Amino acid sequence: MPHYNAPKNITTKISDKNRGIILAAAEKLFAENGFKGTSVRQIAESAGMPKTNVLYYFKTKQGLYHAVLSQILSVWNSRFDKATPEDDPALTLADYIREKMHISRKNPSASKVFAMEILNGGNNLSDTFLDEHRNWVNGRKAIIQQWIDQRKMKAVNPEYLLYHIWACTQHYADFSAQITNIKGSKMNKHDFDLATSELIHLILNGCGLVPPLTKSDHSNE
Amino acid sequence: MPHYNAPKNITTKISDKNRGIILAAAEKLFAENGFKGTSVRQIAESAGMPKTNVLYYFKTKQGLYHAVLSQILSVWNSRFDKATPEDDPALTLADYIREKMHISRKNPSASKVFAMEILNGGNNLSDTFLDEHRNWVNGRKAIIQQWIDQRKMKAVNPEYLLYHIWACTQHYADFSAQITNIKGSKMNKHDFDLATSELIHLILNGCGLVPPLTKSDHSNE
DNA sequence: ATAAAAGTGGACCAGATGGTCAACTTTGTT
DNA sequence: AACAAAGTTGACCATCTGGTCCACTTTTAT
Repeated sequence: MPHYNAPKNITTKISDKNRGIILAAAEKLFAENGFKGTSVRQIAESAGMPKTNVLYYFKTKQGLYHAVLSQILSVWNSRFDKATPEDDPALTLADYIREKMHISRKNPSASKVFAMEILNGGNNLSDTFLDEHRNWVNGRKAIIQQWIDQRKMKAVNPEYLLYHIWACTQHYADFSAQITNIKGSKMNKHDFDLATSELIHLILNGCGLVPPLTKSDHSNE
Repeated sequence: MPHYNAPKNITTKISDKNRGIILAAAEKLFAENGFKGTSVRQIAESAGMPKTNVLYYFKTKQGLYHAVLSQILSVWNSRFDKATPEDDPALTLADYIREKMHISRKNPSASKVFAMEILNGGNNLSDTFLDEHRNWVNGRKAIIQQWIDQRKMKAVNPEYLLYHIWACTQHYADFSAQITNIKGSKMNKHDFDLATSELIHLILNGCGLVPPLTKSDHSNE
């Protein structure tokens, strides 16, 4: 009597490829329809394989969702992570805003999945992520406070400043449907550049900082 | 042979009351779990009546959802709606931000339902709402532009300014779970007042305006 | 070459879901 | 009082869902 094993955590070429296809399909569908609104069958169809195959790589729908979430979060690091009190707040914050706007433009589905997760209470985020996130915020708050103490910038509340940066940058991904309705068409690269520039001026002015000269955007595409 | 009619659109005392109970229960559950993630049974249970009764007042789940959405949108008007080029931009914008922050604090479920709807593409919003909304934005853009032409404020892009105001104010409702994790506890009235003040300073400074003196908040509770 | 492991895929299932039906009770009008 | 409309309710149903099973094919290691 032969014995068939469940898939191990070993990654082969095939499994790597298929997991990637499934994750990408799932991220897009979760962003469009939410967790409950997306069926495993839809994901499988979109990934071009039978439903059983999806469940073969991710044992449950929840497991797949967690994998999507974890993949999204693992990519979200920034140069701001390593900022020091000696850095220039204007350059650092402008870069951070540019990075976040870039994510909103290039990876809106990821932003949407995260937004929905938080909207619904964030109960699928791991404790380690929540801890890390809290620590990250505390670290950034401390650095901003030191900038303030050094009179490098105005005495704004560092925490709410971060909230406002997140809110504005993520808005361009999460609320793109609303913006598209207002504009009559999707935002293109030029629109994003303008929005980024406006936002940098808004935030930096609010902090009493002089926006650095707009470096010609050297992002690909 | 007796003939039983479908419920007419006539409103009685009982129907008014029950529709209200159902709408409130539905709004909360839709905000927490999304459209697909909420079952008619849950709504009925939360409203304290059998499922059939919910379907009696709102013929389909979609119909109920549309009613929730429409009720939410009908309340969202502001003093900014009637602003004129003669008004003071600083006062007008500060009031608008205060109003929107008030909604985020007092009615977070409504904000979340709307956010989810947009996130998922906004396909349940009526064409008339979308048209009205577009017109509203165009009207506000025109007024802001006139303020700029009169040198009352800095030459920011009016459209992106509106986006940034929405993004920040709605963030406090939609992302409350994230904020709660960072703070360790839910935002209270004092936190909201501080956030509002920080945001008003940020936006108004960004527009080259002097934030008006903080009037003692005379909202009830 | 061969055998085990990895991957594929159709058939199937229990549970939940939105929605219908028909019988019942309550309310309002005359 | 009486009758119709409005409101309430449990039983019921077709469909869809996540997930399992098991037989099959392909890949990989020796």
